[in-house]
This record gives sequence, structure tokens and C-alpha cells, in this order.
Amino acid sequence: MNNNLLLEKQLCFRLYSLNKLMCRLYAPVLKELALTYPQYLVMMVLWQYKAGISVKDLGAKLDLDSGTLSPLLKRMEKQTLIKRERDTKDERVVLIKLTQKGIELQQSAEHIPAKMFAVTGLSPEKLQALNLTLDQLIDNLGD
Amino acid sequence: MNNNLLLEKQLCFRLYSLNKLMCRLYAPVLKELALTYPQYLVMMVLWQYKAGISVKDLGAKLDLDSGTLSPLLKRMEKQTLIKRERDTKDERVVLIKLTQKGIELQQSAEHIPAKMFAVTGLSPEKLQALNLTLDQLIDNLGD
DNA sequence: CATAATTAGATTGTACGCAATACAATTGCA
DNA sequence: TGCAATTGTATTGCGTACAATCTAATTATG
Repeated sequence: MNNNLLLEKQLCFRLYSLNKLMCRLYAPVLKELALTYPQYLVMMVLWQYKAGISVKDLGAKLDLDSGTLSPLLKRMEKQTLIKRERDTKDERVVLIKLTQKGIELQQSAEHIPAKMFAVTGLSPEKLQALNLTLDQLIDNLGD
Repeated sequence: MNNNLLLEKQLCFRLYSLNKLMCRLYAPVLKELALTYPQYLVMMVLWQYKAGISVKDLGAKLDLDSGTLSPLLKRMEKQTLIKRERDTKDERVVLIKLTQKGIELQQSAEHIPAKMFAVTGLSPEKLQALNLTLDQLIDNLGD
């Protein structure tokens, strides 16, 4: 009797569980900013690209396609966190830019990374080592 | 200017990315069994609990609530992979059991763990070490 | 033993996630 | 130049996720 199919043995299940735990831990913190977890990821990209970024490039960074991003971005536009404008250079491209409200939200988010690091219970060295291992794995599985 | 909000620095984003990569790598393999990724997780539990398991206990193992499991299990019942029966001891409980087809599907899945281990590109020792670290993190973040 | 509290599932509503498709704008090439 | 192929985004349909609410069954308590 083969027992390799036990849930507890699978790397994929650990990653599935951890991703869900992370989402759950972020949820109450992000609720104060009225953001969902994927919206927070979008905001992190936009805080980095204040000049604006195309839907395509945003999708490449977050590994999401337009089927997910289009409605997500529309909801964020309705909340007036972002603007969507056609690129005049190439009318196929939609550029996503932060509104003043979106820019200002960054201040309210500054405390989050430190807060979330604390709940991991890891030392800075352990976290650093884990991040390196995960980056290597991402690279191995990579597209 | 604080740069702690960079996407690439976040542990949560690595876990988000890896979970997505895993789902994507499993998808074509599971398609041969006509299973989605969450359905595969359910099947792994059921292959372990051949006598049957309640929806509640299944949800505890997979960290999913009835809002997710009820429709998911109905789809699996429609595919005749599982049966749903009320527990005669406690009529509130629904017991999930494999059908013959569901039991037999295990043979077709036996090769999957080894196949997926191969694509990680990790040595058995590295995988073991990573699993231990992740288990510790799951414990730290734990419910 | 009657009623309140608890428990197990189901349902509803909102938000992803992704494959497949559609469509308009742009590019490449004969 | 003219038309086919490509590219960027939107739309549709299906399958999770999860909070909130509902119902029926069981248990606890006076």
C-alpha cells in the first residue's frame, strides 16, 4: 500500500495552507484600508510604479491574466483608488495610475510589513534563508 | 522613502506565487483524472479515510468551510466520484464516501507525487528541510 | 421535560482565478 | 499598399474561497 498520496506529505499542500493562513492574517489588517488581499498586491505594484503601468505589465508582475485583473481593477476604480486611461501611443494599452487617494493610502500601509513579519515568529536570519530557498524553488518551477 | 512595501520583499508574495505555480503544474496532470486541484486534495483525504468522513472533518483537514465544500462535493457527486449519506447516529452529519470509481482512481494518481517532486528540482534532503521549515511556519501562524 | 444554546450543513452574495473567446489596434510581410 | 498575424484588453463561463445567514438536529440547563 503506497502512502505517498498522504496530504501531510505534500509540499503543495503546505504551500496551499500557508497561502491561506497568510491571506487570513492579512485580512483584518487590510480591512482597515478597505483592501482585499489581491488588491493590496496591486497597490504595492502601483506604489512602486507611480508613473503608471499597463494592465499587461501589472499582470506579468502579479502573475494574473486580464480575466482576473479587468474586474478587479474596475472595482478599485469604483473605490477611486486608481484611474484607467488609454495610452495615446498605443490605443490597445490601458494605463493604470493611482489617484491622490491611492497615493495617500501608502502611508496607512507602511506599518504592515513589520507587523506581518512579527507574526511569522521567524528571526530575520531565518526569514532571509527561507526567502532564498523559496526564490530558488520559484525559479525551478518557473515559467 | 520606505521601501518595505516592495512586492519582491514579501514572504506572503512568494507563498502566493508558489501556490499559483503549483496549481498550474498540477493542472495538466490532474486533467487526465478529470480533477481540479481542490478536488485532488479532497480525494487525497478520502483515499486515506476509506470508511468515510464528515463534511466538517473534511473541512478541518483542508481548512475549507461548508460554503466552499458543499458545491464542490456536489460536483464530485455528479461525477460519481463520491457518495453523500446522512449519518444515522446524528442526522445533522453528512458522511462523504468514495464510490468504486473514486477508489479506483487512486491507482491512476499513484505516480503523481514522484512526478511533482521531480519538477521541484530539489534534492530529497533540501525538500525535507524545506518541509520542516514550512511546518514550523504553519505552526507559528497557526489557528 | 421544555426551552435555550449549540452544532452541522446548506444557501446567498461578493470576490477572485483562469481557460476560452471576442475584438479592436498594431505590426509584419508579400 | 493590402491583408494576415500578433498584441492588449475585455467578456463569458465555470470553479473555488469565504463571510453572513438560515434551518434542522442535538445537547445542555433549569
